[in-house]
Amino acid sequence: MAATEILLRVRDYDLAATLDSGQAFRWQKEDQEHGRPAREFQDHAGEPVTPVCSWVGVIGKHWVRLTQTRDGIRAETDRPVADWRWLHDYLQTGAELDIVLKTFPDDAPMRDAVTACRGLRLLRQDPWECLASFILSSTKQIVQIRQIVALLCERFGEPINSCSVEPAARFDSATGRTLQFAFPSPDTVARISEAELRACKMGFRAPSLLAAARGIAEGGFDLERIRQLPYTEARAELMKLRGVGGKIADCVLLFAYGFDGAFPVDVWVERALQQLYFPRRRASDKRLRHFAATHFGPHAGYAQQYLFHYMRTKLK
DNA sequence: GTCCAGGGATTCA
DNA sequence: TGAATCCATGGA
Repeated sequence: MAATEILLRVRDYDLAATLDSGQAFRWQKEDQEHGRPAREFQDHAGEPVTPVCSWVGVIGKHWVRLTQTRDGIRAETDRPVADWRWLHDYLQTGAELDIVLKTFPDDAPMRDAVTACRGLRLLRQDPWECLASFILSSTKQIVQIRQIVALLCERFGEPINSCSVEPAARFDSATGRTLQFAFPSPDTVARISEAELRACKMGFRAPSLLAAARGIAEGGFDLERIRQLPYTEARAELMKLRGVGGKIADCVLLFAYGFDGAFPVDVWVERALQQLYFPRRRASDKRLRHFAATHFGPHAGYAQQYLFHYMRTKLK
């Protein structure tokens, strides 16, 4: 039955941690976006209750608002939806977190990270959007990646109707952001000039994005084929693209294709590994990579996401 | 191994 | 408040 709202019953799902852990770059906390103070609630005894946390974003061509509730996640869309599989798939509501967590190494740093970030999940994103976003991520901070992606979507993405913002507020000039546009397809990006892309503040990353879009649009590069390949070959294939090294390839394999063994090592994860596992002596880059590849088990990528988020939000 | 490529956000003085 | 540093890096 078609509806514009649904409750996804899921336990152990921390929506905020998941959407704000640097996997995806198009989610916005709703209150922040409108400049309203965060909604505070009190129970009957006057005790503060965790504020209702809503996130607004775009998945494919769907505008979505997600809200963490006691029973799971409430999802609202701007038009009736008959089949919600795209949302379950994106949020990976069917993933068995308990089983994944049990495969993590039983050491103090990992236990701390899991305790601190319980409910953090890996998303399953669209390969093109994920690849493009991470090409744009190189030596950028997460805030800036969000800005670049927002500009790209706003200027070149297909408009999406939204029930969250009045027409007059389609463009928020204070933040320069809006969430009412789909991510532009490879065909669309392939036809944008390098100058126009640079105008989205992507700098030297523009030619790489353009080359990837053209490769895909012209059929020379097949994103669907990656899915069929074993990890090592898939990684090598992605790395044929300009601007895609091992780190970015691993991000795409983990966040879009579900290769749980992929373990992206960026400055944060490197810092986490160094501090948590080699506190006394400086470990070489090579040693850290070898450790990462052998220590964390079959869901190493999941473990990596816990360490990354733990490091970024709890330790610094 | 070294150096370079945007530029905004954040930190520091 | 102005300067310095940092950044989910890869390529020449």
